[in-house]
Amino acid sequence: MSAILSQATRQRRKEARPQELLDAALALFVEKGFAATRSEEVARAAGVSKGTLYLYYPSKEELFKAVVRQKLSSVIAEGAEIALAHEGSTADLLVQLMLTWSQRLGDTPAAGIHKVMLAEVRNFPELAQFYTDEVIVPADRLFSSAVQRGIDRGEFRPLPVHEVAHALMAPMIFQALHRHSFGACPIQKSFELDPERLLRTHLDMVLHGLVVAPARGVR
Amino acid sequence: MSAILSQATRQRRKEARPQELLDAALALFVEKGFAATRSEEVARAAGVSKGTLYLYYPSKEELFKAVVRQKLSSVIAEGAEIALAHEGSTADLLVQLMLTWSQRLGDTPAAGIHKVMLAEVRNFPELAQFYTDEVIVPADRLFSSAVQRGIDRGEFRPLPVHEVAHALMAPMIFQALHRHSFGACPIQKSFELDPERLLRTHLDMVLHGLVVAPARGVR
Amino acid sequence: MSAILSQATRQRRKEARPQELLDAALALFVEKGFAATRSEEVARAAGVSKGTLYLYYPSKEELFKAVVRQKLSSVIAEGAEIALAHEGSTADLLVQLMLTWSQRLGDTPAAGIHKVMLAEVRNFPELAQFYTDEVIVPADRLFSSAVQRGIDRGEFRPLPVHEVAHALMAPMIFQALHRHSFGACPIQKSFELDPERLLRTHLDMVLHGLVVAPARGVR
Amino acid sequence: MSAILSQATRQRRKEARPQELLDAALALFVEKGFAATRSEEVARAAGVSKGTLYLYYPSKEELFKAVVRQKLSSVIAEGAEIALAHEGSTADLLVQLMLTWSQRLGDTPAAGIHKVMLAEVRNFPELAQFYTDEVIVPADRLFSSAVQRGIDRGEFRPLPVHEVAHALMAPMIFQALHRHSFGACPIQKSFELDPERLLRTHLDMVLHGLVVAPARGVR
DNA sequence: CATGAATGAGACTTCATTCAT
DNA sequence: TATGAATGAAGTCTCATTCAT
Repeated sequence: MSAILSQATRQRRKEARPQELLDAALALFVEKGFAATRSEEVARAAGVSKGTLYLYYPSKEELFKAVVRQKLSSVIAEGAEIALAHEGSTADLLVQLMLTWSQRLGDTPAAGIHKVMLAEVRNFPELAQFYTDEVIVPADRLFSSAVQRGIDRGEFRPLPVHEVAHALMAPMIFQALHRHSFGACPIQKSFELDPERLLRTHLDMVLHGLVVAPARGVR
Repeated sequence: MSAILSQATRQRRKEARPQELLDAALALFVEKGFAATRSEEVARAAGVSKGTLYLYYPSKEELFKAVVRQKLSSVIAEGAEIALAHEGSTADLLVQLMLTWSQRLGDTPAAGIHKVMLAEVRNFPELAQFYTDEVIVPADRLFSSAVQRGIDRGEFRPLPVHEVAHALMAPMIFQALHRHSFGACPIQKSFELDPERLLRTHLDMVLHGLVVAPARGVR
Repeated sequence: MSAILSQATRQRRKEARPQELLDAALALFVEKGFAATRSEEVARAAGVSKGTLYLYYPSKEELFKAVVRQKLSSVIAEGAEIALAHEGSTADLLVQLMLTWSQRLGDTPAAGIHKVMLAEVRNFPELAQFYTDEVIVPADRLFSSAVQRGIDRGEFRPLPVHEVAHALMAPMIFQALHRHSFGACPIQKSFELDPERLLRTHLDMVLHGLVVAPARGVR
Repeated sequence: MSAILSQATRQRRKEARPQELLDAALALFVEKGFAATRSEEVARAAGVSKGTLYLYYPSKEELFKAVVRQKLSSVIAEGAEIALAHEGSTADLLVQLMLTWSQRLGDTPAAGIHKVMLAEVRNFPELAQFYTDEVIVPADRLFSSAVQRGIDRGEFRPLPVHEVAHALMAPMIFQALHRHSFGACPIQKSFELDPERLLRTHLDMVLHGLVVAPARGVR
């Protein structure tokens, strides 16, 4: 009887290991960065020993890649499905895409991965290409397509697609970066941003303009 | 004669030491990050020996603080003066502020300091407060004031001030971050952003809206 | 029915386990050396799991001893029998002994055991006495006896027996060592030795002299 | 005064370091082998700390190469000079070459380097090529040239040059291997070889033949 | 008997910092 | 002041061995 329970426990633990390790790794990578995170620390946070980590991932770099794949690819895929299924106005699509992302990633350590990449990509060239292929390019494609859709359907003014996409994403990403760096520090600030309000303000501003009576053209 | 020249040279070099060290440190910190920059490398880049670096700065952390102090204060002050002297429309003020910053910092390694802070602030807690007080709060004050000015003068719609300020700055900062991380990597990208066009697109969009016939209000 | 077959298969395999493990261990020890051979690799090569290896041999060192015991005794015994049964000239006996050994060991990984011992005996002191008693002394006895026979019968000049024996064996052993070290490496060589020709040349030289018109005595 | 002495000491130590490290490394590599020698052990044997070793040699592999270069290349070069200057009979040249080598290397740990290579060359492919180029090929060239000279001058029978060269060297090398493995172990042997007598016996045998009245041809 | 997940000591190498000169 | 040799703690990864199943 106890043998059965033991086996079940062993089995359950074995199958749970990769997930426990990925969760621990995500949290620590985001907190400390890639290089500053010691592999033993990840192992301990997942409740195993140093050696066990290397049983599942052959190197710290591969562990990081696994984290990226599991934590970000799904979100991007979800966004792509939303875009594909959308039928209403493109402005609504953008609103929905960004709200979805904000909810999926905003409260999750996964949003901090980008901070890590930003900081260490120059020291780990192999990760640079990986992350570009796996995250940056797909995300750009998702938003650029949406913007293009808006222009094609005559909803948006014909501005440069990629640049619009990036300007749209920037405040969200910026906020995620902030949340996992300065935002996580116990410092005295003279002001505080409300994430949701930041997002709505940004969208409002971008979709309808900041200026009361918009005159066309800058300069 | 040569003795006199030598002495003069040496004197000059001796006085220039701190500056040379700060310049070298800035470049390397931005390229590699704080922890990954080796102190010997900084010394060599400044043309001195490892020991000499420690003669001027008692630790790598103090060296980093000195870099932050010297490289960012001037830029922030300059922005404040522009705002103070401005007399035209607030939209113009914003355009001018952002173009100025973009030019001053965009092409300078100093813009990369923010990347370093973002990445490593959680590993060096005492730097957080320092950088917040010295850089983040003043920058927020500068842009928030400008936005408030626009609302007060009836030029802008009455949106939340801080949130608008951050949404305005985000693409610029985001771009500076990018320039010193992914932008500096020799990776294969499927697209390329033009910095100036990104900025203009952002401003155009934000000031005049993305939508052709703006309907007021989101949702 | 299939249950019976399965049981038979299992039984057979179970009994064959030690032999499979010894064969795998020999091959790997000779290829990589004792310390550099991982026990898991041996297990996998034998088609069992790591744990099973430790079921049969309590440690890697004991496994190695078992390999030595099994793989070399037979060869030494065979040489002794040939010598005992020989009736012709002693030169012929030497030729036969060496050709036999060369064929028996030369093409077998067992010849590589000596390489492993040579390399690691100082790190595993207890193996030294064992191998000396089990292999080195018997081999010396075999060849020394043959040389002594040649001298006694007036066939050979009265040179020091052990030294002649070793000078005779040296090229063969040397060649076996070489075969399992440099000879197994994919390196660029400016020349290549033919094993058989090396052996014949050696024998020719040793039995008949290198010099065209031999003058007796060195110096 | 003490300053001068101190400086002298510092200077002397600094210049002596590489030599101390090479000597310590040679002794330990030969005793334990390449992989089993810990770099910290080499450092401690040379009287410095782990880090200091890496100040002089960037890796254990490079340290090993440096040892080979310093300890073996000189001996080979010396042999080449002897061969070049020699004017007497080729038999004498061979005797002289081998006696020189035996004296230079026989009592020196340097003779043990070959043991190390033999054992670990398959695990360190880069070292294989290095050692082949640096030691094996030059040594072969040295002896093969001498043998060729003997044949050209009608002193030697026209046997295969490389094979003769190797058969000549084998007992010497074999003895060196033995000296640094089994010979260094405190084991009970039933016989003992005298190195010099082994060498002379080998030369006598090889140059004049073992058989009293040589019959031409094997078989 | 058999498995293979888990452990943790230990190896190589790096680098901030010190200090004798 | 300036140097750079020296240190040793710390980090990544390996692998013999154990033990629950």
